[in-house]
Amino acid sequence: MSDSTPATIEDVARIAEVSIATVSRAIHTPEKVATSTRLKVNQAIAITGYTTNAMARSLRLGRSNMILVVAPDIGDPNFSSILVGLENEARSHGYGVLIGHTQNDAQRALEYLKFLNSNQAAGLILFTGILPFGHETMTARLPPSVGIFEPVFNGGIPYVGVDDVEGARKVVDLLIAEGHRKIAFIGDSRTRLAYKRRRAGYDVGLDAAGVPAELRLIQEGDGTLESGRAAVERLFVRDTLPTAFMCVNDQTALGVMIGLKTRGYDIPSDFSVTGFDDVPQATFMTPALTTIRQPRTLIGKHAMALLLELLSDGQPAEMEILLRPDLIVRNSVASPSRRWTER
Amino acid sequence: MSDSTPATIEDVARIAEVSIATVSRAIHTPEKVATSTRLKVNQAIAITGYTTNAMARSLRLGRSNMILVVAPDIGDPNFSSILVGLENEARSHGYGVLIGHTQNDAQRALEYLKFLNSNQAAGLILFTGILPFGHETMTARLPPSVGIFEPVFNGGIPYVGVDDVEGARKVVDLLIAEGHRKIAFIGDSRTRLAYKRRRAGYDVGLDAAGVPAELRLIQEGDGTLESGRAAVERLFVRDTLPTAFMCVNDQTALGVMIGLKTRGYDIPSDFSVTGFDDVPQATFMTPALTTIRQPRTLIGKHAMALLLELLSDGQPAEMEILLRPDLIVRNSVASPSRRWTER
DNA sequence: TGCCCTTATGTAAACCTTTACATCGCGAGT
DNA sequence: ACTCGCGATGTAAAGGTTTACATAAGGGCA
Repeated sequence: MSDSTPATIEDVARIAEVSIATVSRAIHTPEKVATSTRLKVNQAIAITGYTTNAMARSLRLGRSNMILVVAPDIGDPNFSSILVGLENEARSHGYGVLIGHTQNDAQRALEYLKFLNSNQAAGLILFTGILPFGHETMTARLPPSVGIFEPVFNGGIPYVGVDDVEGARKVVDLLIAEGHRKIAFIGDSRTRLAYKRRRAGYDVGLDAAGVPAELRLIQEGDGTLESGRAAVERLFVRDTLPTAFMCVNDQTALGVMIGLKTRGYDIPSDFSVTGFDDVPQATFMTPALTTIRQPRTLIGKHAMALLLELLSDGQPAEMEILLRPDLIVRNSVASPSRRWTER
Repeated sequence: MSDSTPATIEDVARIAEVSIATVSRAIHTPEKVATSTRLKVNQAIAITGYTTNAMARSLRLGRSNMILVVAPDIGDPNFSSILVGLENEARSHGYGVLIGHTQNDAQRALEYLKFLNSNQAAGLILFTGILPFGHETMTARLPPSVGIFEPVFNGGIPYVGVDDVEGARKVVDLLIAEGHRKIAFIGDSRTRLAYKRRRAGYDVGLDAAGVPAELRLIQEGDGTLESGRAAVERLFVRDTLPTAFMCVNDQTALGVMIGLKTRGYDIPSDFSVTGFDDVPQATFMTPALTTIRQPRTLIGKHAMALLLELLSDGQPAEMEILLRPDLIVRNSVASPSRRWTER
């Protein structure tokens, strides 16, 4: 019992007085073994405290029970709650989750590919298509994979994301309802599909409200706090100022708020500001940020479920799963300031 | 080359025209193999793209090349940068990092113990002694382990942390230097050793400055934002008010700041506030929070180095490694308001 | 009764490595 | 010339599983 070495299947077999094959069957295909034997085996397992050696099992089966999650940045506030969803779902199906952290470094990513090549993971979850899959040959050896937020590359990999167009649309509708017309969009010009879609939602919403193109003030940034602040500076040298700043994500929104405060303006009485993502800090900004909440845990859950399906069926049920984002109304939006509208 | 199944050591041996044993030796103990042979083997490896199958290797060796990191909360802002340190150090020694996420759930923790029992991890990194190791028997089977921030249990496990006493001392010294005498300490009454030490640093610092015990306003909380806010409320029904709030962590400090602002006070002109940890948000609070920075990446690096040492030597060099924390001065501290001192 | 089919179990090979031990060849010392 | 020793390599076992195949037992049917 308090042996130094863990019990093996052989120990169980000896105690249950059956062969190791029967033990294995009793565990994995219980219907193929007589009830009485199954009972004996279960008792023996309880006595020995046997746990099947995952290494030996994986070696024999040619695949492991680990799922590799590759993310560029673990510190990303989006990441941890998605991970919770991924993990819970995986565990309930007997899989473990391994986290790979590329820190946006191609070298790192490559090492994870080697890791995959040695069969150490049965499946792959990718955040935002960051792997530098230069060689087509590599692609061939990739295990079943699922993307998060975006499709990964040439369409082969299904993904789970959020309906960014709808999310952005909800923001626009709120601002319009409050009476705003001149709404600036502080975007992210990098290639992420999600950001393009948020921009699309902005346009669709303003189209629906009949706001003409010349009132749409677009500033491209890169999703960072700094780029939000810079966008404010650029807008203030213009003739027309917006009454609201709709930002592509919460970081940018924070930058915008800092920029506006620095210039002595109050939010939301002088300008309204909105974000996207609902990062944990959003509650604590002053004023608390009105934004779009990503159903993060749910995204993780769905992504893992999809992957597990892939692992058993080989075919994904869907190539794209888009979840519905929710508008979280806090205190950073109000009606347009008379100061600007009466000008 | 673009075979569907990965190359094995046998493929390499065939191409290099040597035995598999020689290939294995060429990889792991190159000095035991003739230079000419080594060359042939390396070529063959390059041709086949061989990667050693980690599963088979681990099975044979009886231990894996994975380190399990068990943490109660991955979303904790402290966690991710520590992880970076852990990971980098591990990788550079051929180990991978596996993350276990207990979400403070005993059931979870137990599953990870089972995982360890099946030899799936060579070592263990524990955050804040959260595993419910009820059964002594379990302890016996634990692989080499290292704690982060705190010793784990009955002294058997070395740990890497930060000198909390010194950190707290630096805060006190700063406040004293600014002229404060009535400094409240908003603590955390839960059992974490780190919190006790911060309190100790507070006392030591005030002793050194000759501040009598009756001026030390202690409020116990639980480290949350809410408990910071509640502490402010409690202090305001008292006779004596402090001129500065020294908080056990940044969350609490944020709560205190919110509480004070709600009552209409300005920070730092009315009251000074300090935190501890330097979480990412600390920069963006208004005013930006003066706090103690944890050398997070370094903590991770040291912890992993210690664990690797344990894995090879069996004996830890030290049972306790305390790193030096740095005072980060921002804008939440000023001289005591005349409003209170002249009363 | 004898034969066949089904159901339950056992035997042994395979998964891929590492490494103790055996073997081989060769130069040096007597 | 023979032996000894040493360095380089090969052979084979072991690590814990899973599973195809073989075997055994038992029941039904002719």
